[in-house]
Amino acid sequence: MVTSKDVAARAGVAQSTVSYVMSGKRSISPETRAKVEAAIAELTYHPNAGARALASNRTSVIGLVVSMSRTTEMAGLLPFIEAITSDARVRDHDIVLVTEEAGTASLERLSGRSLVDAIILMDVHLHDARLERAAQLAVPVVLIGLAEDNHGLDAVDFDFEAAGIMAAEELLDRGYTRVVVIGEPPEVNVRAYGFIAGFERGALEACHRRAAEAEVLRPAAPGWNAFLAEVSEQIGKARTSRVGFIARTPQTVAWVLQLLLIGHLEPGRDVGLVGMCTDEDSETFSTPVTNVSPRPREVSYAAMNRVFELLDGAEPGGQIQLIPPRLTRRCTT
Amino acid sequence: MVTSKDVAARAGVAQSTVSYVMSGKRSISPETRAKVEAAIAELTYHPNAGARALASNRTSVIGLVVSMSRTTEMAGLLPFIEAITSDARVRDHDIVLVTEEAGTASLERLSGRSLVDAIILMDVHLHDARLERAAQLAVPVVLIGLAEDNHGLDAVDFDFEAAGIMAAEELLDRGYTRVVVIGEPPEVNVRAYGFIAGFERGALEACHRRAAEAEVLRPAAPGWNAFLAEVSEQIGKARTSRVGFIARTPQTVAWVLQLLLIGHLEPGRDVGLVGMCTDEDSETFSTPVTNVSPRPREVSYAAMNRVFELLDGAEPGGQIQLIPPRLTRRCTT
DNA sequence: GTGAAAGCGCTAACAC
DNA sequence: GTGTTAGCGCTTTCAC
Repeated sequence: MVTSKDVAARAGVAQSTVSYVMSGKRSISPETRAKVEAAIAELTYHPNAGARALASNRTSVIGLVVSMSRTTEMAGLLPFIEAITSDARVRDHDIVLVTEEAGTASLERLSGRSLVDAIILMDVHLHDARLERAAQLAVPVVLIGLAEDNHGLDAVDFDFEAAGIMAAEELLDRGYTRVVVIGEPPEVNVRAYGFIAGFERGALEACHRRAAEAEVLRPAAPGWNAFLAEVSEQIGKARTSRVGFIARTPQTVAWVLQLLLIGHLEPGRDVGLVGMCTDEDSETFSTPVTNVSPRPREVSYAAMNRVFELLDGAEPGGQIQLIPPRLTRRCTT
Repeated sequence: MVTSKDVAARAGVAQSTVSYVMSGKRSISPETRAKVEAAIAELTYHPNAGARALASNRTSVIGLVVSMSRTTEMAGLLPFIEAITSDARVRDHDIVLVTEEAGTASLERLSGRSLVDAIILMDVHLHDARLERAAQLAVPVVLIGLAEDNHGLDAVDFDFEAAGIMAAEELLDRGYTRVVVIGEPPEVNVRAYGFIAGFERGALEACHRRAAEAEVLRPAAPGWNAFLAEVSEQIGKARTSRVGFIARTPQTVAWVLQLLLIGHLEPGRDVGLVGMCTDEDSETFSTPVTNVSPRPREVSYAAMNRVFELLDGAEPGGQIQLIPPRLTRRCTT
């Protein structure tokens, strides 16, 4: 293994000089810098991460804690993971990914062992028992998602209520007079996550403000059959009045499209549809769907930004940053 | 920060004794062990990862390198990532996740800085330029996926050819006399990944062996429209003969189902369909689809197993482990 | 502008 | 069965 000592010997300088050349923490004469950099290149020197962490109390690693319990919703996490890891690279950091269904064991491990400089905790729910411990860790923690009580931790979240409003208003603007929000089957614990309720509330209130008819549909069970039973009735109504659907998940969007195809109704003409899904999802449906994007990239960047502000000495103040939704009109409205 | 020195002082033993209690690398009298463990608990001692790595040349971290270029196929990676991270936890290791479109920069960083003990490289393609460098790293590397030349690296892959055979034989066994494999639009670089060709070859040869009619359909472009144009013609034929479809991706499965619904054909009765997708995917389609699972968990475990064999001193011998497919008959055959 | 040297917290010889 | 001690490779004072 090539060490900074080897580099120093090769360049004819002290070990500390090598260190200072790399960190830029003191001024170096052009000649010395050149010699050191040449030696680094010739020996293909890489600083040892463990030694650096030990000496500097900085690991250049961020912990990303996600709870991968529900396989279905899991797919939605990938854009976040992707955005966070690539942003970390840009900032010259690495990501340790931990998947934990519940509990704070990994939080305490990551922090206690000084494996990471900071932690991003995803999938926070309303009464998240992890937050109390998270707030006491030695490293800064940033949440993605909101709890009823964030315990003073900084959080970033997508503005689901605004998303609901935006989806509803798009439908109303496009002349649909009746709005149907596809809700969750009872299996999904709506109470656990505030954002589902927030989204529905936004949509309903927007309709209410504009005196439009609105309704949340709740299939009796998960799966296509219950969905079919609940929603196809609504499709019937769409033949006589201008109905617009709001679907909160890619799966639901796909199913609504499927139902319309079966009923020989053309989305965007006979029926309106706004989906909450990424732009990539929107474009891979059989019809490009007007969508409100949950903006995983923006949410992730905001969380990372806050992480680095905290690492730079900012005080955690329980601040909440909401990322506004963005609607892209495609073929279904 | 609580250090092993603090624990030693508290327990009235030497620092090294604390170390040996934790590692079990030498025998400790019950009394000392009890004292040390009590001190550890009282002080909530966590060993410092950097110091441990520095002293032991072991980080207890595995690097997972995935290339997240194509957003579409990306979703399929999640089950692998999930399986690998949770298996790592069981083995008391952590995962640093790196996403890199191409190039070996992160491989060299992870290894050069001694950030990781080993690397799992996913998404290997036929002429993967990374492998040559990967084979020269100081840490063991295990591939998920196969290249034409693995450069002596160990690899694990799903047996795509066997999957193709299995899918075709299921259809033939169930009385479908004509097999249609939905291929890739030209956009997908079939040449880059051997597994797509392997899958199709398996399906075609199985049909050929049993003298059944078989065909690979290649939509002229990506997206629903080209798919519709290409496949709906085949749906027509299904009204007069027993046609079975093989769809290689969840997206394609969904589209075939959609097409059948539009044409008022019932999958499993009028038309056969076997999808290559996870069991979870299968169950969330509108009809539970008979599927050949790519077995992400098994592939991941096999890769991790090999990693730990190598860490335990096994010699890398360019060995290739193929995970056999498994078919689950559901409602579409 | 540069060097020498003292740790960071752990592991693993080497003693006894 | 346990204590003593020499590093691991870096950062960062302190000294010049």
